[in-house]
This record gives sequence, C-alpha cells and structure tokens, in this order.
Amino acid sequence: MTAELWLTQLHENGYRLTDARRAVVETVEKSTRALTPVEVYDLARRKYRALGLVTVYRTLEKLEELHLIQRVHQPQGCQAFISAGQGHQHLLLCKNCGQVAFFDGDDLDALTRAIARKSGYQITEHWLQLFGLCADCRTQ
Amino acid sequence: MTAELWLTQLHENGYRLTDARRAVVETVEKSTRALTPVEVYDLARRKYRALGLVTVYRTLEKLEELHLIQRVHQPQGCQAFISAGQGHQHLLLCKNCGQVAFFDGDDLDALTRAIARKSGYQITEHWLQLFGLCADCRTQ
DNA sequence: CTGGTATTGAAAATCATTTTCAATTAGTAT
DNA sequence: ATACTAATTGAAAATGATTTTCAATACCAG
Repeated sequence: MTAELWLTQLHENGYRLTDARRAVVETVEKSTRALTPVEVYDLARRKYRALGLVTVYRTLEKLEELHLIQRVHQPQGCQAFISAGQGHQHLLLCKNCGQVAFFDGDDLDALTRAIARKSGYQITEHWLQLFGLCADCRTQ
Repeated sequence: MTAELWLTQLHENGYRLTDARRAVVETVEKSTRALTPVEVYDLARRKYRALGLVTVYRTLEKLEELHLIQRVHQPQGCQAFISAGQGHQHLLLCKNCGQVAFFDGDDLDALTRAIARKSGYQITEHWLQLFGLCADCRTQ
C-alpha cells in the first residue's frame, strides 16, 4: 500500500485531493509506529506548513472509515493510529520503541467455539494484540 | 469477590475507608457491565448523595492500581471499567446489552511462539477480547 | 478523645476532540 | 481556459473528559 493508493481510494470515494490531505496521508502511510493526531500534525506540517490540527482529525476519520488506518489501543492511551493491515490481521507492538508489526494466521476458531459453548454467547468478533520487544530493541 | 473484600484490600494498602469510597466500591463491584466514571457517579450517588465526580476518578484509579478493576476497550471508547477477573482471564462482551463475561484457559502459547519466530519479536504479553451476543440477547 | 494527615468536593485548569463559520479551492461543466 | 459550486480549509469557540489546586472535613492510630 502506497500513499498514492490511499489518495486514489479517497478520490474514488468522493473526497477531494488537497495538499492538506496529501500531507497527512503521506505521513501516516509511511509510519511504522502508531501516531497520535498531534504527532501526525507535527510531522505533516513539515510537508505542508499551513495544515490545521482539525484537518488532521477530519482526515484520520475518513481514512479510518475507509479501513486504511486503524486505532491502536495501549495501556497509556487509545488515541494513536497505524496503517491497517491487509485482511484479517492483528498487531504486535514493541513496548520499547513503539514499532508495529502485523501478523495473520491466528486460528482462534477452536478457542472461540469452546468459549461460546461454556458461556452461551454467540461470538462474532475478536480483538487480539500482542506486546513485546522488537528484534532491534531486544538486542540493545 | 465481595465489596467487603475490596474495602479490606484498600485498607490493607494504607487507604482510609470513607462513605464515598464505600459507595463507589459497592457500585462497581456488583455491576456486570463496564461502567464509565460518570455512570459510576450517577449510580453511587444513590447510596451517598454528597459524592463528587473527582472522588470517583480517584477511587477508580486506586482500584485499578490494586488490580481489582480493569479498563475495558471498545470501539465506542475506552473509559469504562469492570471488576477484574481472577488470575489470567479475558473478557467477552455482549455488543447488545454490554454484559461482560470472563473466560480463562486461553492457550495462545503455540500461536505466540509461531509469531515470535516469524517476527523476531520477544512476546511478553497479550490482549484478547471477544465480542458477541450474550445468551439473553441472542434469544430476543 | 485528640491530633496529624489522608481525603473530600468545588472550582479552575488542562487536554483531546468537535462544532461553527467565513474564506478558499478542487474539480466539474461550460 | 474559465466560471461555478459544493467540498474543504484553518481559526476560534464549544464541548467533554480528566487532573490539579485548595481549604474544609473526617478517618483512625495512639
């Protein structure tokens, strides 16, 4: 996924392409760690000085709506966003540097079925997130 | 876990027992769905009218610190708390009524090891949360 | 009972997010 | 190209959640 593709997605969904949106998209798309709206604002203003924080919020909203980014939940807070994975993927977060990796192939079907049987719940969704140290932080 | 035990825990950790804290503890301990600070405030004020919202925040903070409650992350927000499960347990949330159930016995070791190998991360923690419909909501 | 100190609630401060609004601008139709 | 028009913009104000400040109160050890 490149920034160009994200912009195309926006355009195809009826949104106009502006310098403000380009700056936000390029910033978020290339980040390998989750960014808060203010962090996006600070970084994106290097590309487009006139950018307003409100526009960052509004652009993030649209990107989330198009499933191009996703919110990251962490003990310290839940305001940060990262580019979304492809298909059904989960997050792996480095507690030290904040680096985000994706993984798929989680097969929780057996677990889910067992829990459903015991609890009487009909399970429709799951959230799984792993925390740890990335390869770089591990060796330092 | 009863409200009395929570109060004992607070006392044993050097905190004083007050009417305000008793009202908050009794409210949160007996709830089967996650409550936001304002919800706790509204409910607890039925027991202790003079309660202040600030005290609710301060008491929730202490209960979380003692691992008697835990924050619940949901798509609509992450400000709600629920009584914590025993040991290593995960949450199962009803999307309709908000009812919370706990489950344990999640064996994610095999999955975790596989992800660790592929990603190079050293995995130290995981968050797993299931969503669905509770038995009651399912049949309505 | 008493005294020292943790705790209280109200008000103000802070921080994150949303709304309002007039000016600008992207992109379509000419 | 040019003009038009609705979407988009940033600033300021409003809102909502949470934290800090502070003087008054009340818990509880002695």
